[in-house]
Amino acid sequence: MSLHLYDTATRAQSAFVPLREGRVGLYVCGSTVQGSPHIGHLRTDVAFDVLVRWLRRTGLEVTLVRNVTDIDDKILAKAADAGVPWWAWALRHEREFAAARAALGLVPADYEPRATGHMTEMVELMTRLVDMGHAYTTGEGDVWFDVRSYADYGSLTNQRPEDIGISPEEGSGKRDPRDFALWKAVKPGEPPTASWPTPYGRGRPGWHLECSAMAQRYLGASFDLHGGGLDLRFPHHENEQSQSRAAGYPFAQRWMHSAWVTQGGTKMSKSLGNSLLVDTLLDRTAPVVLRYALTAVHYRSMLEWTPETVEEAETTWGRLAGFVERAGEQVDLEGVDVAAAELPAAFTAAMDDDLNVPAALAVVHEHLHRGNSALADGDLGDLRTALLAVRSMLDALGLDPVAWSEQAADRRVEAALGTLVRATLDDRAQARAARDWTTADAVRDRLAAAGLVIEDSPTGARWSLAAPLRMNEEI
RNA sequence: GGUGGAGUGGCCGAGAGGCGAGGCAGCGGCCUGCAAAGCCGUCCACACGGGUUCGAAUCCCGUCUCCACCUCCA
Repeated sequence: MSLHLYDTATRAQSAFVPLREGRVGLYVCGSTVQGSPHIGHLRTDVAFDVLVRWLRRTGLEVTLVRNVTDIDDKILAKAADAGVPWWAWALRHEREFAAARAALGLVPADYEPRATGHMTEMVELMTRLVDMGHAYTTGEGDVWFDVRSYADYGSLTNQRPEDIGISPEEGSGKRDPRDFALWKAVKPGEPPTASWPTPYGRGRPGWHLECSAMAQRYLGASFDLHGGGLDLRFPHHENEQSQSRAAGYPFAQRWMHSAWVTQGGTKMSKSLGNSLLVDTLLDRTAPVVLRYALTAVHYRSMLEWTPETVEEAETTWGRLAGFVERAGEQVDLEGVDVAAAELPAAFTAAMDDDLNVPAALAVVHEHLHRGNSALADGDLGDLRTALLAVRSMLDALGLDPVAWSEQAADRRVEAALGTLVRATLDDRAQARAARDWTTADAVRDRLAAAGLVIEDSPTGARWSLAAPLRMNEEI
């Protein structure tokens, strides 16, 4: 079984064969940096992060391109409302997205092209389309893609062009209501910095044109995979594909779309307030727990976001991380590269099956279970095997607890706190040795009140930080 | 109207003709001074109605319900 991936265009799963042996070009639609990132944005990012990690784990060399749309109507409008330059508004939010992605441990994109930095490529593509008769200008700087000039329009989303019902806009000058903007003429009152010259007049690019031009710039006229959120299928991706192919470029060979985060069964909307903003969530939940929650569902399934979603992720993550910590005290994996360790066949099979992470996690749990038993039996050989398997599988998902604990902790604070707790626990051990349970329990209660969990074991007491605030606890 | 998707145990969530996925919660037990953690056991589900089959959650026909895209959207 080799890697099989679902393709939106064919609505079927098939073996993934890169265009160039051993190499993969992947373009993922990034963010329009008009506002702060929410959990839905990260869901898509995590889905494709898992894909990239898996492609690399299977030995492929991946080039990941994730664009930044840093000029569009909403950016201009919101910046104007806030009284700041549009480019300052865009950069501020671009950085928020970057910080959120870094917090969740996403592998960095190889290229993160900004739309504003690729006007030349866009104008070239647009000009080519006009010259070929696939686009036309209506004067003033508006340039439209001529849908009727491209027979395959609708092929990505399996729609017949005549079924696509778009209400006509008055005064746009479009030949067909379905024609979409390649370039939008500058309008009165817009900042002069927000338009660029073209042979057809000043203006700014349409969203679709940006991705086509930037994908081609970094990945070539044809590349392997194009990804994004499910809602981008139409019109964005349909339009991208149409304009690129109409211009004579084969473009993406396969399209992958991740499902969204829902609340109450429906798609999250921006009017729901800031409770799902990444910053808000990270105030209450460890980044790795958020990542776990986003990773644990299949990327094509809706993820219903409730307080329980986070709680369960917290519990389950605690179980995984707890085992890795306890096992790590018994067996030494120093010098072992978990990222290169052989993965259990069942795990690989699950991942190769269109990134079936839930099934892959079931394999992780089997090995976790085996490891816990080995830990209880003191069987260090089995324990080592299980620990290595668990860590290497989690590593493949970007969830190796050792890597996360090293990243998360402030070593100096941890060392200072550890020394204090250790001293307290030594006192408690003396009380316990004297069978003074009252004192022992009081110490444990005091530490619990401070947010520490104490567990007694045959080899002594262990301590850890309690889970952060629960989602359903009112602050 | 067109297109795509979904309905699985208390909850989350894989699977897609027969071998009791997995997780969370609950319950019983072991261990423990008590806990916690862990382990053992328990909880045998597939929207509804028909049909095909030795056998259906899985295939076929029909019905119902829900969601999304078709305007900006991860």
